[in-house]
Amino acid sequence: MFSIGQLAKSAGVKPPTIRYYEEIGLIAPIERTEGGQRRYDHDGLARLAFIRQARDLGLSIAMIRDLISVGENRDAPCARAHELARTHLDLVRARMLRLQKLEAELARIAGAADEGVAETCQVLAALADGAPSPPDASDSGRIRSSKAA
Amino acid sequence: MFSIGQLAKSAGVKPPTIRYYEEIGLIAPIERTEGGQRRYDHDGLARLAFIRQARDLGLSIAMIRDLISVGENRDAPCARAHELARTHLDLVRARMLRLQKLEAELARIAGAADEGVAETCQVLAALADGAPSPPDASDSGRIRSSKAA
DNA sequence: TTAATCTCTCTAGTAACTAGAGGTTCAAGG
DNA sequence: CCTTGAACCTCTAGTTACTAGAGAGATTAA
Repeated sequence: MFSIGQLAKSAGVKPPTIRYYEEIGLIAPIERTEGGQRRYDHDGLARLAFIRQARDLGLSIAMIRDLISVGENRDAPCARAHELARTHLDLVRARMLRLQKLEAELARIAGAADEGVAETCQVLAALADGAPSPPDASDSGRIRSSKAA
Repeated sequence: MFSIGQLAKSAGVKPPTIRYYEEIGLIAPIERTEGGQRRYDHDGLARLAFIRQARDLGLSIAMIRDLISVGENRDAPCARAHELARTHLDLVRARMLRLQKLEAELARIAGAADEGVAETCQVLAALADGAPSPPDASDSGRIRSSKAA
């Protein structure tokens, strides 16, 4: 039997986070003491560890919820879990591409600052570079990177 | 003179986003019409473009605010801008490392699902692997991914 | 002039927590 | 047994960077 604090320490999260997970239906204590305090068993610990691990890997709560229900529903789980992993892998790769571009850009910017003549700082100009085209009726479609990295 | 909609279209954002930027003090219209509608000039457009560009590169609003004030204050700007870019570059590189690990992990997971015997799905087990560090009082530096990717 | 399209403000919602107030319970020591 | 102090409880509100919608007023083209 673990208190919420022990569980929290084991999984490397804070107690409020566990309460939050409970509130959104990810994890529940096996019981409460007479006084109303939460008590967890090893299953609870494992579950929290799983959630934490998945979060640290960058999975969203929604995805974790999905994985958990897949795990509990032993009917046709594997294909679904596989699909989830794949989807997330795609997301991650897209993110990495964006970050790589960003890294190059920032390196350029920092470099510009290094080399720049003291008086004319290039950093801001560098940042402004590659900015959007001026207002123009031909609006077609500007691609927003939306859900930023 | 641009309306908020024209500005939005030019910069690839939605009007509410511009109002939001105004609310938090990033950008303001040069004037309002008699009827109270916002009007912007080319400076406004440039500023919004700058903000958008920086956001797309992953900079936080706080950092952008900093850069803007640096840009407006022509005293000792370059060192500061340089510092900001460097800081952000470090952040980005740390993020990329995490994402690389994540990518490997997910590839492994997806692979496990591919190869897995149909009955024993390895995905969930794979996710649970490499779980948390054991409970430990010296909890000083657990690196939480906090401000997620 | 009229209709269509914008725009206005305001409120509330999103993700994934974190922080704090004010009060209760638990476990250990005397 | 009783007290202390740490841990726990619930609840509200704040964070970041927006997005969505309601209901009303402004602008513009035909």
